[in-house]
Amino acid sequence: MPQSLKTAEIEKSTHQDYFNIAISVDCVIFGYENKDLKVLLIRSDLEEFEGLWSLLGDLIRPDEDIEDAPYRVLKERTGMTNVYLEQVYTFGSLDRHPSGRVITTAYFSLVDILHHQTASNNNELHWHPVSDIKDLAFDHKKILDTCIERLREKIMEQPIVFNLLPDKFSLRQLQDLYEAILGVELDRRNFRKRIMLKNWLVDMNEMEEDVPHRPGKLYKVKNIYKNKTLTATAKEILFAD
Amino acid sequence: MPQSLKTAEIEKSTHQDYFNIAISVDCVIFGYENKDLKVLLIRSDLEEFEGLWSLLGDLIRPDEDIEDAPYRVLKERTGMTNVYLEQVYTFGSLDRHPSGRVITTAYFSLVDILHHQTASNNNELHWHPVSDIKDLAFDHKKILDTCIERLREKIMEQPIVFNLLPDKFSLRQLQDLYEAILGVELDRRNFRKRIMLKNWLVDMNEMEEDVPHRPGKLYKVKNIYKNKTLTATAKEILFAD
DNA sequence: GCAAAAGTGTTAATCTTACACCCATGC
DNA sequence: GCATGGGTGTAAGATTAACACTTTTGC
Repeated sequence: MPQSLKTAEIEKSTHQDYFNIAISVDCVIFGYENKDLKVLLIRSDLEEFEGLWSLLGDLIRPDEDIEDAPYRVLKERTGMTNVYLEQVYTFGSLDRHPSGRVITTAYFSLVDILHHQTASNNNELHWHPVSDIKDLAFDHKKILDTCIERLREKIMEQPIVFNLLPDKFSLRQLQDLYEAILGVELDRRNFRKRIMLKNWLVDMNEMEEDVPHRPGKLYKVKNIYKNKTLTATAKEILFAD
Repeated sequence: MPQSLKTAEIEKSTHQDYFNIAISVDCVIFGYENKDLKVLLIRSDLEEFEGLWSLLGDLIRPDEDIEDAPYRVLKERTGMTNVYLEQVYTFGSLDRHPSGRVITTAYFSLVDILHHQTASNNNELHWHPVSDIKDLAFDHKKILDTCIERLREKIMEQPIVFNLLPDKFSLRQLQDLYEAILGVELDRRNFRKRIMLKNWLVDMNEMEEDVPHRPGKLYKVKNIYKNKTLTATAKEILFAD
């Protein structure tokens, strides 16, 4: 950390340069619907990017922990709370924002589209299948690609995809979701074996209903993997060491 | 990205709050010496952290790409250029810096201690074995731990550890290095098989000299894996798409 | 009874781990 | 000649990949 902050503080009185960088967060909000991995976008309100969509983001407030900022953005823009969020990368090239110097930290979020649907019927917001997205405002396509890459790595090891599904789901739904994220087909028997070995799931002893074929068993994720609620500030209070 | 930047710009005239956050980079500079993974630290110059060591960092300049900042810090503080650097995580809790609100992006760097030794004989700088480090100024211990964790994951897949070694090295040296980073012992035969399968190395057809035992063969990493020179700006110029 | 998806096991191939002996050099 | 680390192969175990048939439901 800045050994030279003192120096900077002296300079601050003469020129405000060091404080002429704004910092924002951008949220890649993933959802899953109709066998597509989707991302929630908003119409860009900048002339430079007319007609393009952009990620949801906002400047970080001076009195706000960086980890709290993406929670606030999600809540303010979509009403969603209790979401899974993960920091991915910080983007700060000089020309990434046309209105000034803005460095942004990208987070991805996983939400259950159906459960949150009522909250997000703002007509400036729209769910786009990620495979349809060619270009976005700012450097948001690059941010999106970086987050998809991270998501793909992460779901192989960690029980996070359940945040994209309703509480109860069948193994078929889960496999379709993995296939949508990874962009590959998986063998059904091997997929089931691998998932069961991970020991992430609880058998609900219920079956699918109203399906035009043999119904599948329903599962939920174990409660210990459902720790998605806390903001950074809440975590610090609860788990202070 | 900030849909609300316009809003922020309006507020800027009334209160400078959004620009009262400074952003810095901190570099976890790893080296390898005497079978120890080491990190280059500087004595903290803040009263609050008297006696503690801290990472090398500096505020990002308003006219500087974020990816260039850690290169600049390394060059200014140690004279080192041509180093491997990787962004890891951005830390921004409210109280992490006693002098004000500073959000910092952590990078780790891998350097060959012997090759860079002449440049870093500044007596405020010191190489510390990471296993000896109990506490650091600011949240730098947490930053260090995060970077070590990332380094451990990364060396299993990517040919980056060679940046910590001289150009020519034996398989024994390489294995000792992996063991130092991972903190485990490895089986020699299995290690050699795995490394050779990766196909990262070129046999120099030379042998160690002046060793009090049977000399080992010397290897170097393939040239295609030695792309550590470019700054972000240079990359943009060369690889603009 | 037919369409559609659920459910299930075995085999081959690959990767990983454990392990021991002879060799080349300096002293 | 002895101490030190270099160099090498094989067998057992674990993991992964490929693959097909029967079952249950709605219509």
